Amino acid sequence: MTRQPDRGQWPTGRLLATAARLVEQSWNARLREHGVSHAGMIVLASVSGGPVGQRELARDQHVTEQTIGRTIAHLESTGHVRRSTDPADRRRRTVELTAPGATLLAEISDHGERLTDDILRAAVVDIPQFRHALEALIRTMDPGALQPSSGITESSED
Amino acid sequence: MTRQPDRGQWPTGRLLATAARLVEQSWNARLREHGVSHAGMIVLASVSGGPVGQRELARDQHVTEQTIGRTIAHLESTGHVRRSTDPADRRRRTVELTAPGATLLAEISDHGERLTDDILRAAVVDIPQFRHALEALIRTMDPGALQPSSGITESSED
DNA sequence: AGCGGATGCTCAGCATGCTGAGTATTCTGA
DNA sequence: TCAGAATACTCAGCATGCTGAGCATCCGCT
Repeated sequence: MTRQPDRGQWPTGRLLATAARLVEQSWNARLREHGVSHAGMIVLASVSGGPVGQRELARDQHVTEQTIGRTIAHLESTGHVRRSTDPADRRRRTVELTAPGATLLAEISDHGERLTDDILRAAVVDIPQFRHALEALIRTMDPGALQPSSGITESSED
Repeated sequence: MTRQPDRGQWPTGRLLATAARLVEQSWNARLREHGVSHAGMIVLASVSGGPVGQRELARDQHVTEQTIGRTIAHLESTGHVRRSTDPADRRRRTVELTAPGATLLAEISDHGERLTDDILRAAVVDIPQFRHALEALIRTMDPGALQPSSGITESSED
């Protein structure tokens, strides 16, 4: 009776925020020795397919360009990515992996890519259903990322 | 085919972090006019039952004492809560609602307490199951919050 | 009584979010 | 052609997380 956690009363948003924080901390703890953060790791993974503009990265991760810019600057300073000005559009700065960045990405993909799922399994959670709920939530909350029903280029109010 | 979001490939931790960020932003947008943040609102709700020490608040919210201390300082500066030194233990600073804080809490409880659930319903998510998954996740990740199986005072390694 | 550890909180500093404002480049249309 | 809008990004500043370090108070034990 001292402090039973009455999380049953918590609003769902609070549960979500708390769970996300705990998971992210767990990731960060695992990644610390490699010198990157969870956010940094996501950037590395996102640029693994070749040069990407910052705006695209920002949209992909659902963060602002300012935020992604700073995270990239950090990754650049640690030598994991390289930025170059797009000659075809000199406003753009494309981001790509360096050799050390690629090595690092391979390493962390190895030992712990699905860290969260391990925890979820331990918590006896139906992972596909949980993922589906999260995806639906993201889709619903993000007006910008409308699903391409046909050949519609996301013109409307993008 | 320009940019269909392949969220199906995302690690679950990334889905979770993204969903949490979007939900929190939605809350903050709603709360901005009232002059509090999501974090602040949770503090207000947590102290609505009477004076609480900062350490307890930190444990309740799964954040550090430093973080909660700063958030409380903020709420204090805006006049929503009051801090006082516990005469029985002068290290402790207990936090309680002021009249304006109580008013604000009542207001925001009114129009939007279950904001996330509305979104989840729109996203056609099984809310009880979703909540259950989040609770299980939190319970699994947080070694400190052991559930009181009997009359055990959380002595062990708390 | 008083030493030492535990406890409750603060300060300093960093990373990641955000908003608002500003710069540079490109595109559009008269 | 060239002015204005749109685009891509940066800088400045704030809030919330975190870690590490430090201070004051309390408790336990000799």
